[in-house]
Amino acid sequence: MNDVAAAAGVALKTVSRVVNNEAGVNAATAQRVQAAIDRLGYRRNDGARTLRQGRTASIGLVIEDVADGFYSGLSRAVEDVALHHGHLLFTGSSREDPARERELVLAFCARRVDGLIIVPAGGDHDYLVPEADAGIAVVFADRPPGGFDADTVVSDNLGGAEAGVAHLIAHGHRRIAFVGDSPAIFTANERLRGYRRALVSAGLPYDEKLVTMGPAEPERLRAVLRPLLTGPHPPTALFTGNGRITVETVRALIAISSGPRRAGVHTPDLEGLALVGFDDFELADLLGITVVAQDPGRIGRTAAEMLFRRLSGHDGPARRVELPTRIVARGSGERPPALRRAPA
Amino acid sequence: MNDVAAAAGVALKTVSRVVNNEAGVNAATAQRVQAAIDRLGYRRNDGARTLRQGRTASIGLVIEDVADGFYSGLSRAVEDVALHHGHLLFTGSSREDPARERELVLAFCARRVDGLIIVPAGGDHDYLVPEADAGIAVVFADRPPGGFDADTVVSDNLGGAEAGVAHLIAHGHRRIAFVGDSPAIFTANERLRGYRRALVSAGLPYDEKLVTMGPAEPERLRAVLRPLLTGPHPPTALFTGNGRITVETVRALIAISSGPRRAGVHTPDLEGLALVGFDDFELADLLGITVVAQDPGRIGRTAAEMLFRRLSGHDGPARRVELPTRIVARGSGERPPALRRAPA
DNA sequence: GTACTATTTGACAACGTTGTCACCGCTCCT
DNA sequence: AGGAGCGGTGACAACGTTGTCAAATAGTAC
Repeated sequence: MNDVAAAAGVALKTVSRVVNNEAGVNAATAQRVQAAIDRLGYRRNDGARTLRQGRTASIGLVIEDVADGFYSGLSRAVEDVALHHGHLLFTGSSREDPARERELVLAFCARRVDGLIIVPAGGDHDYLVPEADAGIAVVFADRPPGGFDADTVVSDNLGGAEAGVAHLIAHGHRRIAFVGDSPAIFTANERLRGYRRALVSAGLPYDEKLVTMGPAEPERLRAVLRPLLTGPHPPTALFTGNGRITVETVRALIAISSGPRRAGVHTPDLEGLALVGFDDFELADLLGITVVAQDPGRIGRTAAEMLFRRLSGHDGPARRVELPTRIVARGSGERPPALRRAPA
Repeated sequence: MNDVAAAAGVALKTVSRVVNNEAGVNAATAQRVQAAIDRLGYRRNDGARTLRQGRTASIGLVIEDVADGFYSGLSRAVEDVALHHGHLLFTGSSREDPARERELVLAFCARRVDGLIIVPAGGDHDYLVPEADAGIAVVFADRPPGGFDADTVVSDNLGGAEAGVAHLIAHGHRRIAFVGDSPAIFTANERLRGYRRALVSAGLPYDEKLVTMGPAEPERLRAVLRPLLTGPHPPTALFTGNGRITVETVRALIAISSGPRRAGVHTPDLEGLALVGFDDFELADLLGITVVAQDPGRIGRTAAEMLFRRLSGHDGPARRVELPTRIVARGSGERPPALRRAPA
């Protein structure tokens, strides 16, 4: 900017005025300055600008994994809202690791983002107190924070899971297995609570042999599902706790039922086993999987809008928004219980 | 930092030294400073720091759409490499709009990112000349830039498409339709070239009635595919030009062949029509779709590594890296031509 | 000609860091 | 005793902007 000023034969401040389209600059001067800017290929240094102004016009987003369909949908919505407000977006994936989440968040704070949207990986969030005191707005998405009060947007995990399991019960199922994510995760627990509540409402017993929780790893699921399905008193239906688990469960079921994979089409119509999954996912329609759908875009949009409301001065108490889910029936959840064959 | 210095009764510079773990600070002093830092909840302002140092330790990534599986895979790889080098990541989606791409890139440059990874939406990139002169490193991924010389990482689109079509030809197909993305997109054209080359190699005629290009919109695909498949001389196989098109094509084929959707499982085994798609996608295995797979993670990783090599001083001529593709046979591409039924 | 206003421009400080250099008080050596 | 060397500390400028305020100029009304 100094060079431009020298080249145009004006003072620094005049260049600044031209760059920012401020009023009160003579048209001829402005043109001369603009010519110098173009000639020198000058671009304003927004770092210095924000240092001076205190606002960085950027927000930070911490999710679990960009490559997961749910979070990339959320991410996209946040990006749209941020762009609409003229803000840029820092993105980082916590990989479900609270320490990494904290590192990312603090790195964003050191960059003085105006606000943060966090999908918490767990743990305490009291480390955010100084940041919030420093004026950084925070909104939590998908899961609530631990030990820190802030706006939060979540899905109705409990109600959704309850409805999904009730759906299976309505179709005649009495033994329904629950395959959930790691119990360290808020949503996984809420969905388990929903499962239990549906059983209670229907007067069905809770059999912990039918419940398993842990990461969505193919090996784990196969190791859990095979004895469950081939043992005594197998379930006639499965309720799976998130999108990845649903997908891997379908894969595991196919591996179990058809042995070595046939070339060609695999149908998840596994000996009449019914299946409802939490989370919709791409191609669930073609596979005919009934799901309890959340709307990741809406979660992201809502969180971002709440954040920008804070940024534009809103100062009410922390709010918690719970977004509804809906059942999308596609076949797998509407099958009646079938007599299972004898163990293979 | 001023406050901390005052609170600890030391000079600014000493606090700076403590914050940056510089050697040569008395242990007792350091402790006193650290205590003041903790008490006041002080965090270093990286904006000011980078202003002073000239490096921002951040890079910008412009992709087409975070919510697309291909780009989110690429994105994740870039993020991993960036984190490994201690850099933060600005992400933005161009939505295939060159103007928006340019805006994002310039916004990143104004923030003085150290480097950029761009999936170009098209158009000229000469607007990058001043930025490159200013020392910002640029790497293009997935597609080459227009009118600007820089490191580039792409897949072997031509060879991959050629191999995919040859695969169909090897299974006896003689009339193969090509359903590609908009001709404005580099990869779409390369893949069309690969298609033509495979036909030429096999001595097959190029029939432009079998070729269609445009966005992956369901309506468009249905409008194109229905007359193609039910008209005279229908193809016995399809080659689809990217992941989204493959998925929407499968959906369209099901809609066309089975009329109103049945509840339950849909099989893409459509009257024996063979299908090979460019791009792998989640659940292609369960649907039994044969694909020409790229490795989005490898593209992202390679691009990011090339970028960081530049950032650490490497200064050779621009390189163009072409990554191989591979055919993943899953059934849909290995079917022989079938006699088609009379138009429904 | 004087006083007043409006328009255009510029000098300077400040934002929060860090690099450079100088200083202070020691110890050690001659 | 005096200088060299060293560990610890601080004063100050600079990074590239913008906000504040003042100055210079031109135009207008008396």
